[in-house]
Amino acid sequence: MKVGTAALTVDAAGMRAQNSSLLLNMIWRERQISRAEIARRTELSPSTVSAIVADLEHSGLVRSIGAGVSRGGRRPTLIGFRDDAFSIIGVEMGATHVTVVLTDLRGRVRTHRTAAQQVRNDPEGTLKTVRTLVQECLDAERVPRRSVVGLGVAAPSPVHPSAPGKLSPLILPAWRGYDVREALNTTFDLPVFVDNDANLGALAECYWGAGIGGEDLTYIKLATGIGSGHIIHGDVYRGAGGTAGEIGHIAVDSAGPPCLCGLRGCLVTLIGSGALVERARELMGTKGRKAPTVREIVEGARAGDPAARQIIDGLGQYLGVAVAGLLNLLNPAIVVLGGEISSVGDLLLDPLRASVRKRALSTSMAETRIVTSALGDKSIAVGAATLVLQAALRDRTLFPLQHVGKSA
Amino acid sequence: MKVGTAALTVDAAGMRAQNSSLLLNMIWRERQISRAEIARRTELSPSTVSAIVADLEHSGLVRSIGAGVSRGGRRPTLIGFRDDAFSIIGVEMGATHVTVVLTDLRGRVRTHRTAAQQVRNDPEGTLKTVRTLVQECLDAERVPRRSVVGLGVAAPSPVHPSAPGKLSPLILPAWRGYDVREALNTTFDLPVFVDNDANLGALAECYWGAGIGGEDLTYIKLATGIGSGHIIHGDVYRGAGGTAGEIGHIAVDSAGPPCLCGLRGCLVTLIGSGALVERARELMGTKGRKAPTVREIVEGARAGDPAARQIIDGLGQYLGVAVAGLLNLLNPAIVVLGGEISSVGDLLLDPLRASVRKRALSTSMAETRIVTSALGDKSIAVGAATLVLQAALRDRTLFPLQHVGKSA
DNA sequence: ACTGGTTTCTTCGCAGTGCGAACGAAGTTT
DNA sequence: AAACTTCGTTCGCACTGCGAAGAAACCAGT
Repeated sequence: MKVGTAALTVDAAGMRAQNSSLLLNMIWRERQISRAEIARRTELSPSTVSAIVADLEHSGLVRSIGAGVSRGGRRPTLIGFRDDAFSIIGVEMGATHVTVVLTDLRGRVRTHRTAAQQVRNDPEGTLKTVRTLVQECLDAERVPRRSVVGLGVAAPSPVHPSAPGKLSPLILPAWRGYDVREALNTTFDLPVFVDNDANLGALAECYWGAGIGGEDLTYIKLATGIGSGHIIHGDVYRGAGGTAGEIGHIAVDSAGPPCLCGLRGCLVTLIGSGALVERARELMGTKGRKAPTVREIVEGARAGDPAARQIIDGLGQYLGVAVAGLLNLLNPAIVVLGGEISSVGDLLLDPLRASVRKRALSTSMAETRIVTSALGDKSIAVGAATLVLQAALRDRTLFPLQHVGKSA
Repeated sequence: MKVGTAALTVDAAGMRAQNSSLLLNMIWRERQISRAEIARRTELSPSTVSAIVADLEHSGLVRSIGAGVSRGGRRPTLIGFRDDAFSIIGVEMGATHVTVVLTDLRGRVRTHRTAAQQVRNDPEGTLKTVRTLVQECLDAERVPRRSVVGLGVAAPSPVHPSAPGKLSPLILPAWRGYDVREALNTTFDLPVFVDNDANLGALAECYWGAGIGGEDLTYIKLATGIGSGHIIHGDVYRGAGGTAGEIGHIAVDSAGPPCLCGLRGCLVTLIGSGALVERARELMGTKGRKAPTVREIVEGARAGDPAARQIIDGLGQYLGVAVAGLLNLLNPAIVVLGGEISSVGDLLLDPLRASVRKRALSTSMAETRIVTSALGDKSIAVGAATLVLQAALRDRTLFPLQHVGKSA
């Protein structure tokens, strides 16, 4: 692994690697496609395509899956991607829990495990929990480690591009000195990729959710904290210091309450779960003694409770200020809202869009769709696995080479 | 030119093209470097490097420039980039003027022309002016058209990636139906590249200004309008609809004055030249009857005039709100301020930085430098030329092939 | 059923590219 | 002056993709 000004030089082998990756990606995207069709689209010669496909088939990544429909002559042999050829592990370290998923090469969850875990202040315990859950997932599906591509980790902290295992000492002081990547790499002897949770939520949306097929998208995670991640030209954009996407600390109300970060009127103090619950206690509170939950707000809003709807309205309006700024500055093709509260759908989208319309240029809005996520509660962990998938689809050598003998 | 999912396949020729471009870029960046050094850095074999350099030399882009210092053996032959091998034309269409520059391949201005021109409402006149000035520049330096790489144009409007010659009908309604790229392409029979002025200011800073060597930068142009451009991974980022960087219409004061765009409290209504001049009239106004100019504010502030300083302070504070949002969202490595008013330097940077510090996460600020531009008033036009240079350095075939006979 | 045309995929020789070893050229050091 | 180092070139080799030719498989019309 070269660092810095990687001199991306090409020799004969590199040429093959490049074309091979291109083909692999095409087969992955299309799910099934004939050699002839590949040749037409890539403008590679039929002979070359055949040679490369044979390579890929031999490595177990693709296989023939019967004949397609004729176009007036011999019927084509369809090549399909073997989604189950390898597995990937995705880990989400949340604020108070750890979720681990085992996925195939199509982002499908084959097994998953979740455990409550205080992540902020307990690095040792967290790492132990992660190790246990990962092993459980592997065991449950009887997946040998050599058929696992790698391990992706979502961390509730910015991740600096130059030290992708270390978490931010400002956000998670207790993790100072720990290197998640190294720790898990030594345990499982697998490649480990780490990134911020919102960034991975964005990646998941880009691959499996609202952003399918697109290359520019912003994901906003509405939870205890408010984070966002940008996909730019198909890649996670991390910024110079890895803190791109900290939308939660944009000041939207200079007269707002003070925030933990030392500033005033941060978005998170107004629409973070804490603020929503607090507001719910004021408006809906008399019903019960204990504090309402986000889930109750969602259910209330769905059921037509005016107080809950009012809370969602307020959320949409505040969020609109930040999203308007986002549209003007970045002009993404899609903005996806995630997090539990986003499941109210249009109840949130309507006031949000109205708020954005009042604050963003119409030209910025014209090409941007604002939607809520359709992925479930494991989307962040799946996004972590996707990070590994993305890397492997670009660099085939990341797939564990099984020097296939004759094992069918 | 393929559009859409360009299948970037590689054959033997493509391999050569890729390595050739890599070498060309290295020689361009280093200005002078030996074959041996290139081989070491690229990990290409010495024989390959020699072959490619011979190619480049034959095409006139590089040449031997004597011997370097020995490293304990034979002295290396230094290869240098021929900055004067070709010329590039850069055009800035401002609000009320047109500037044309003729540069070499190092961004140096060899000739320039400026003319007053109402651009907004007079497409015909503007195109005519551009044509005249371009021809004047070519004539002045006796540059034959075949030694010009291409023509870059900066437009005071967002430029949609899918129709790079058409200007936004919302911002410049009079230009509806005009295609700048096509118009100039037919006149001069040269490749034409069009982009937004702030984007090209950003590109200029990245190549010749504060951002040299970096790959992620945001440029903010403070003028009649407030625009910004992002360079991400070395490329202009245009967003989904070409309107990325419209920082001028971020709402920073919900109680602020109405803006032309229909919103309230837009940055531009508070710190655009118009607002600054207006404020100057209030504070400094009694001196003369006619409205003060931005230049007078700059001079006043430099001379210590408290009113002028107060204006600059206010500018810094408002701008800080937007920049803080920018840092949190994008976390660029450098923010460069351009436009006439930015020439006051620290007088603006100090209040700006203070304002940002109050509103952005310290982690976002940690890796970001905020500076003022050191490039002159032709920076936008030079940026337009740079767009052409960038394209040609990536794709050597854009350099007009002079099938060199024996002309030294 | 048969024939001609079409499409798919493979085979095989060719051309272009980068590599590595060997070599000569040019300097430095002892 | 001799030994060593570095630079750049030459030449045969291995690998890649290409193109022509051909075999296989299929469709449509008679």
